[in-house]
Amino acid sequence: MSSGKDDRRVKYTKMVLKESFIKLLEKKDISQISIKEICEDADINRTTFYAHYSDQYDLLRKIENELLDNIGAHLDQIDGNINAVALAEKIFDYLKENAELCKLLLSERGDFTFQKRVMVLVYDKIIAEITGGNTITKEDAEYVYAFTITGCVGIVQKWLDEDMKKSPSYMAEMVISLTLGLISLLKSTRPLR
Amino acid sequence: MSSGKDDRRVKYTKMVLKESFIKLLEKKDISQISIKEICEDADINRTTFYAHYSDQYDLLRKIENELLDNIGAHLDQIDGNINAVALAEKIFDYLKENAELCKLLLSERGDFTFQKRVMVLVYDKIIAEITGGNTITKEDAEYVYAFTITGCVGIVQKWLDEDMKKSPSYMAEMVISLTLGLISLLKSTRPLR
DNA sequence: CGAATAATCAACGTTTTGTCCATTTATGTT
DNA sequence: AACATAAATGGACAAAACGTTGATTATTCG
Repeated sequence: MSSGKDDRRVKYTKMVLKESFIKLLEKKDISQISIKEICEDADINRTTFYAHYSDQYDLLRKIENELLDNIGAHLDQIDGNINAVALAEKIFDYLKENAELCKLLLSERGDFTFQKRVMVLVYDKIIAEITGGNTITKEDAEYVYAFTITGCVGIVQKWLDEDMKKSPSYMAEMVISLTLGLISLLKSTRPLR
Repeated sequence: MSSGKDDRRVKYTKMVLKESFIKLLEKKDISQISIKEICEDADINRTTFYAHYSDQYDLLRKIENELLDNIGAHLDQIDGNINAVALAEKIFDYLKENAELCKLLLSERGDFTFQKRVMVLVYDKIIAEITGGNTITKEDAEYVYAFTITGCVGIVQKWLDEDMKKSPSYMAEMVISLTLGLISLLKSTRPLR
């Protein structure tokens, strides 16, 4: 996203700013991190910071969007003829491989709105895989959908906070079985009104 | 919590500071709100602010804790011999009655960690009601527990963001049926390992 | 190489912050 | 009603961070 057309110098600047910012984020809350501090750590002039980002929050948003893009790209690489559990497992693998950043952005301390975006991205793919496209629409199951999405956020958070001690395949199986359970629950019940 | 032993002046100061802060929070993010701004709006001297709170975040935390206390007190008032759906309905009623604050603290924009605390408080009571105390322990169902808690956060968020157009009783029924569904799912499946 | 672009540097006024202390005002008690 | 106590105010302070400026230096890309 923000790397294609950039000058080498720009790439370097953005890279070290992100690194320093992430390093600081591991230690304290974003509200306690000043732009001055980030620049000093990265050894980048403050004027240069403002040339790329408006503030810490803007920088964070861009880091988040990059992770989202990467997960999306990762999903697209996966063979379409794979089952839901295997697909979910791939994602857990990816999170584990990128544990440093993911622990920051996806665990308890991270921004929940962003976390939901990640889940929606993944979940929609999984749902498409399970249902082959239809059977269940978001419309008649909006609340169950919301429940599942945020439920998954909670599971991933717990997993990351526990330093991923359960295997990705264990997690994948669990998430999918919960999802399937909720879907069948939805089908068996008369539509609520 | 912070009202019992306080002088009238202190009560007033805290009250207007909270009011102004909440008013500002409805318009912009906490990171964009300065202490100066809060004090000017509340017509309270900045020195006085520092006598009570260390910063905006401290003030927010105290407002959150108060809401939590109030919900807890509300729960305690409820007759013990009530079923789970009715109990959940009471909570949705309460949220609706306090919509202004709840929309701020419990909807999308609010702090997720706090929202989970609210759900845990309510959910543990409901679980106790459903199971009569045992049958299901947190231990063998930690992830399902995490899933349900955060799932409920998502449902409440969605409900608040939609301006509570569904009735509390509708919401209560849904939440409980989802919860029961997950519990039975947990029982019917061989324990994952 | 040379034009273009990026980063640096120093400087600037502005705003917010957090903490003084002396003074005024309100409160709860006797 | 008067008093001692506690709280809020106002002014002032240095320190820090902010955001922008324009001139200068360095690097990159074609």
